[in-house]
Amino acid sequence: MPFAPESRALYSRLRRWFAKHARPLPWRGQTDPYRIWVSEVMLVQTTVAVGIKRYPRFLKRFPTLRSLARATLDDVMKEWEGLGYYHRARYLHQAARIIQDQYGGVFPSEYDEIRALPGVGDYVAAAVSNFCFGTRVPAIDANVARVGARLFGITGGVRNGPVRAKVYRELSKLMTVGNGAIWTDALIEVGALICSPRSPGCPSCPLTQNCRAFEKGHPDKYGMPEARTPRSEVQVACGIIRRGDGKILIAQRLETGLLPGLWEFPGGKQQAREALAETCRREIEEELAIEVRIGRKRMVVRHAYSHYTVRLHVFDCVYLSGRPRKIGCQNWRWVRPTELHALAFPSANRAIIEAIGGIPTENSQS
DNA sequence: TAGTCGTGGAC
DNA sequence: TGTCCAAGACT
Repeated sequence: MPFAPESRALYSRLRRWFAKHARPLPWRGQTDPYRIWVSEVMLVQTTVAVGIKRYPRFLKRFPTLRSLARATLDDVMKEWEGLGYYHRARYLHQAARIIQDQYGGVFPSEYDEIRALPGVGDYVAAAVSNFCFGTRVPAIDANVARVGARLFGITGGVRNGPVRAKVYRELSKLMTVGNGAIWTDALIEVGALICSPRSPGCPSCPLTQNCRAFEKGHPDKYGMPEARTPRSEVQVACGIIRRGDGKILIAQRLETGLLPGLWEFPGGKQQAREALAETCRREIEEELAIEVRIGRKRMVVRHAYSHYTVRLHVFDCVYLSGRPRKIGCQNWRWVRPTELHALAFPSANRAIIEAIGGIPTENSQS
């Protein structure tokens, strides 16, 4: 155990710092695996500020594993609306049913069982195991990867597999003492509050005396992500399709790909040398096999996704003929504007819903 | 391995 | 306004 003395001192400083500076967060200090699991999945690539708002609401809607397992997927998607990365909600629902069916409703306690649940990767499995089942497994999220790379003086982009493997190895050596939950929580908190990507606050960091990057004088030269590929812009057209009784036609997206299972105003991407009104007409025909007359452009919505940005050109349309068919969508529905609030829509559609007199969903607004 | 998958907050 | 990024997982 060559690292034990150093580990103990480091852990001790970390634990004391955490006890004094940790933010009070709604999921902090809990040990119910269902609640911890929900928090970890919700916080994947999601800011703490958003989590603080949405986590309590999710638990109020689905207080227990059983309630989540018994819910319809549509209800879960509605609750997840605005959080993004919607496959997380689908996996959450799936996994709840697996635990209900295969584990008698009792959350599995072995790391390998937790890791095998859909939507649970190395990080979430380690975190749940440490917070709820007393283990000491390095849980490497973006914070811990950055803190670890600096602490151990590991060069290279932190999203890089080999770099993360080194952090894992070194952290395993340190985590032979102390409490795994505190290790995990405290390392993440150091990354969030002190060891930030751009300007690490070394003077107030509990790890400074052990930090190789600090020792070398350039902490910000370590633990940085590799550059991201630039985003392109795509033109999209969609239609507010009305018929005589005032109802509007909406479609439910396919279960795979972008925004799986969410509802939307029918439309799609512009092709080369195509007028946007024609894009709108063509996409609606291809998706639903109906004919519409394209009216005036109602609005343009700009929206940024992970890998590209879109300009969404919204046209007023009049329904002409044909019974809608599920060709490029998994479902469709004629609804009154006041019914839209019950269904999950992408955030980019919020302005459209508001414009046509639907009740705007209050998700993620400040 | 590298691309895909959203969104809002911070600056 | 633009850019970066967050308690990653999956294919």
